[in-house]
Amino acid sequence: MKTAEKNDLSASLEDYLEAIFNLASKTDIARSRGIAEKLNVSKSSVTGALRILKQKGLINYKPYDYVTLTQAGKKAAAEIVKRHNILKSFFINVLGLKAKLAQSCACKAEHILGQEVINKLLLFIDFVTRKNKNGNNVVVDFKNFCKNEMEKAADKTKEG
Amino acid sequence: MKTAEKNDLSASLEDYLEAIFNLASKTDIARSRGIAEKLNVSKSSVTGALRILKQKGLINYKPYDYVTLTQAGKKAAAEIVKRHNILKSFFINVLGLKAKLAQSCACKAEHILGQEVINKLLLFIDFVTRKNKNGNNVVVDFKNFCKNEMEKAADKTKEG
DNA sequence: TGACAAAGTTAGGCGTAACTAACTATATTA
DNA sequence: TAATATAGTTAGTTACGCCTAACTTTGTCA
Repeated sequence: MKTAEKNDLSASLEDYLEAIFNLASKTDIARSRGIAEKLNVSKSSVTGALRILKQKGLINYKPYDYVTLTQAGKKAAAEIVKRHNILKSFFINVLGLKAKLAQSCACKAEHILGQEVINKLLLFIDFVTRKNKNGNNVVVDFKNFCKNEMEKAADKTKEG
Repeated sequence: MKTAEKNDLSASLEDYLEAIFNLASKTDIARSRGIAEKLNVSKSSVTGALRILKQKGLINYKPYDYVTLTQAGKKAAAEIVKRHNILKSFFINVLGLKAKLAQSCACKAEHILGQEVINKLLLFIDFVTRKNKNGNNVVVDFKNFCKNEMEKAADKTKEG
């Protein structure tokens, strides 16, 4: 079976869907203005995107009305958000990036990695953040490793 | 003053530059046709890209002639190729993806992650593929972990 | 209730990146 | 060296994703 319909969302449309999902998390509805603000695009760009998402059966929407996600939309959005969070978690908790950088990297990367890679990544995050016999874990070890490498680099610089 | 010229390459232009770099690795030159084939685009698309790359000072190029990289072009291309290889290495050697999938993921991802993240990733690959006290390393441990998880999942499926 | 502000849409335009089709230049070879 | 095959370019089109400006709808409140 092909689940293709929602898979052939462009990166941009995925962003819109994700924004709607996040905005609707409390009140179940989203408004054009909020979406435009969240994504830093113009209101007219939002209108265009809403038309396409509606046409794809992912949102309920009528001109001049608010937006809600359909069941299919919720599923697709949840998938995108899941990816985003997995990547963000990898960047923060494994690589040790600052939250802001991790956020922006996740935003950019979440559209291009497929199910298989994302699942593997999730498994990997799970694995490396577990404690090993020493009570430490890979992440902690990596942090120390980074520290050492930085110091080495600093020494080298000093030497010339 | 803007040193931006070569930095603000689009993902697409980076692909062209990378292709030229790879094609030119042996003979120092690349031809339009080869680029078109490597990237699976039409000859006319290549012509368009070459004009822009020339205009940005990254390639030497005259209509109906072959293409070579300028010094700036070599530098920029090497950077892109480096990213590609780091990502591919991560996907293959850390996450354990098949070479083909790793290749395609690297292609898609290499344009969006900046210097800082790529460097961190490189450090991480280095760290995680080193041997630890047990003679094993994180990668081997992760492989076993994956195997166990797969078996767990299989058991669950059997139980219903 | 009707004027006004805010929210939303429409129309038209721009840049990028691709395409096809038709043309031009170069190379081969008989 | 002229015919032809191959390589490369130009012109024109399409799709996407964004924009601004002008318009319409909706909601509010004096």
